[in-house]
Amino acid sequence: MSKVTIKDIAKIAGISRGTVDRVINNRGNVEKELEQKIMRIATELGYEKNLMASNLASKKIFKVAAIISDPTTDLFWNFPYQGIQKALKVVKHYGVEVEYFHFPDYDNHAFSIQMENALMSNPDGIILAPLYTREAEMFLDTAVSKNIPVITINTEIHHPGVLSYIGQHSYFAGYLAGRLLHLRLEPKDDVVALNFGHKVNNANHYADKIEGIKGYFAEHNLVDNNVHWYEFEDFQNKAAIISFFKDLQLRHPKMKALFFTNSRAYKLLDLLDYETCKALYIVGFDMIEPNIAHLKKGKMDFIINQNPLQQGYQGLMSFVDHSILQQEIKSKHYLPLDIVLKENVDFYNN
Amino acid sequence: MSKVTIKDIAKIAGISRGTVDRVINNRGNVEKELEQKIMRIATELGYEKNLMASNLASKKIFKVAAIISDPTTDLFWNFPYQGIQKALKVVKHYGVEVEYFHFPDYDNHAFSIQMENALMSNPDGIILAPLYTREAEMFLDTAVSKNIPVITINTEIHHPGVLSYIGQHSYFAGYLAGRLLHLRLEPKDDVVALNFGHKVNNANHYADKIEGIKGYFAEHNLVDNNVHWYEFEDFQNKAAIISFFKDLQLRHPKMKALFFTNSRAYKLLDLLDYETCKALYIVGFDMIEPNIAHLKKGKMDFIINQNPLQQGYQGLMSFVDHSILQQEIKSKHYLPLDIVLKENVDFYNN
DNA sequence: AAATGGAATGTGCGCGAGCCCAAACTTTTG
DNA sequence: CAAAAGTTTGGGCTCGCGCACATTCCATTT
Repeated sequence: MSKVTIKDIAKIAGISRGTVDRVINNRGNVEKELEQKIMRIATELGYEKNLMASNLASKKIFKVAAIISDPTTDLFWNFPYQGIQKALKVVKHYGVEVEYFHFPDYDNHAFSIQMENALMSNPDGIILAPLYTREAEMFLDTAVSKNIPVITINTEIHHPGVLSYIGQHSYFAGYLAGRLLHLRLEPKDDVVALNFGHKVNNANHYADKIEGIKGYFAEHNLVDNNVHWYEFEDFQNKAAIISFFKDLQLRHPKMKALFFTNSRAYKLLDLLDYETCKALYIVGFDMIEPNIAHLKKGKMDFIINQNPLQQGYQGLMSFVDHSILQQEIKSKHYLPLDIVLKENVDFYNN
Repeated sequence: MSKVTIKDIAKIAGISRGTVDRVINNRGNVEKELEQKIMRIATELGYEKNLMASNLASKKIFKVAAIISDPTTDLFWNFPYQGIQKALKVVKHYGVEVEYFHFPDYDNHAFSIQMENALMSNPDGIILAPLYTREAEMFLDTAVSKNIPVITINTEIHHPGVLSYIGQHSYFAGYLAGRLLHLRLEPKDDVVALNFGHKVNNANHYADKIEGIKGYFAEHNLVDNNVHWYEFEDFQNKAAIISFFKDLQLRHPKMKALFFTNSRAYKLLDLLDYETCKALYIVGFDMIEPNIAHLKKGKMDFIINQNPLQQGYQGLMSFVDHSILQQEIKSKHYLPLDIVLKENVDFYNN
């Protein structure tokens, strides 16, 4: 904690506090030479603004808009939400406030509307889960023009308006899944990859994961192990799921492993008995309750955890680093891909 | 961010700020009835102290003494150090300062001395890596008497003076290792568990890990797989390590897996060629550089990561939660036991 | 040379709480 | 009963900075 104040600088420079203030916060109206002199003195003395005093005086509120999926429509989103709340406890004293703009995860229109609403709230920063690529990109264009820092979480999209991305690396998530499948796969065993999701969701990280698996298989010459990919939209309909699965069994008699591209493994596993599951080798994502239950019962073998709580926590912390503490932040912050099995699952609950 | 101030309370109570201040910070010298009235009003209004203003006025410094092993004597300790530094960046504006009391990890005497020194610095809180149980317990007794909150990391000891423990659960770390070994072990294969460490280090978490492995093997009826445990102190002596290993090979012809109880797997692997390693199934702890290198080369199969960075980060954050934000903190915070292999190792570097 | 105006610089107040001393009030003491 | 001592309460000053307004300076213009 440096104890240099603007008064110290003013005294040394032989001028008043006001001018130093103008320089420090570059409010202009200061002679160039003086400005440089003051800056020099400030850096020489190692001046650091006293955040407490600054915030107290200005009463500045940093409004953060969090545009994330509604935790009630998809359990998964409870984690990022909790992460943001956890970070908030620490940083709210810096004047940070968070307003949530939730949307049902299957509704791209609501997504767009909430992005609009978020912008209208005139935030100082945005935490965005860009589930719909096209809509998000349009939004980012205007965010850029308004000079609002946007931090994306969970889903990576490539757009210059993104200040920082925090989340998994989709390709390597699939690659890791490939590795885990490889642990048990025999030659000629087939893998079926399932994407239980809404077509309207045009994000392509599901495809990236599949690519990751295939990449792993190719690199390790698992040429006899085919990977079949299916998308299935009607995952709320139990009867439909069952007949879909029966069909899979018929179509792929050598099916030995199931890979789920997202957190919805439980939608199928809920409907299968223990023996059927045990005969398969099952890998999926995300530690939501129903998946954990299947893991513990032994119906599921591996869960790959993408640290969703950390996505929220880091998301808000990165905003603080950037906009309040003025620190450099990484443009890509790939979170660890945790391998979770029955024996360590309990330690991932915090 | 509540906007109720001490002035608001004073106005409603019909008295002056000074008295409210006395009540809020219970400095005494206030009539009981008035005190209760003020407290009632404060809670009714949901008063929350403005940390920025409080800190600015009091200029209180929260001194934290971090008693951890010297990163230069054991690479591992660089992680908790970095974690503390990372947390410090965020909370230093609350007036938090950290002073380090390092000790060589093999020197229990230096450990005791540094604990003494830490106490003499009159800290407001202590982050302690209690590598030596007996010495740490004596220290905790006096810390308790001085009413200084102590947060332990990395090594769990059971003492009422510990406010919170942050780190792994040793037994389940071993249990998890058992699971990982099980993935590849054939019946009759033997496991050799190695503890490369200093005898003087009387912490018993190494033993806990071995118990964990044995526990897993017992629960899964792996009666044909023996686990042999060796302690080896002379691990800085390459020749000694080699002859020790040769001896192991002779003594245990069915040795198929090596388990290291700590981060020193590399001390042996450095000296073995690729084929020898590949013929064995090798599990160890901690993502220090030399271990990572062996993992990437394929000489090591699994690393169990105990989140040492998080130990430091959470350690300091917990102090802040407890002593500054006045929040309840958990007395046990078991960190995840990450399963790290070649395919996900790169995402654990932050 | 005086007046004008814009740029550059100085200064006072306030943010909310901590802290100290003065003031008011109460009780004890000689 | 007055003085002294103790208890309780009031309010001013301060922390470092932001901000609005006042003041000074200097170059034009008339």
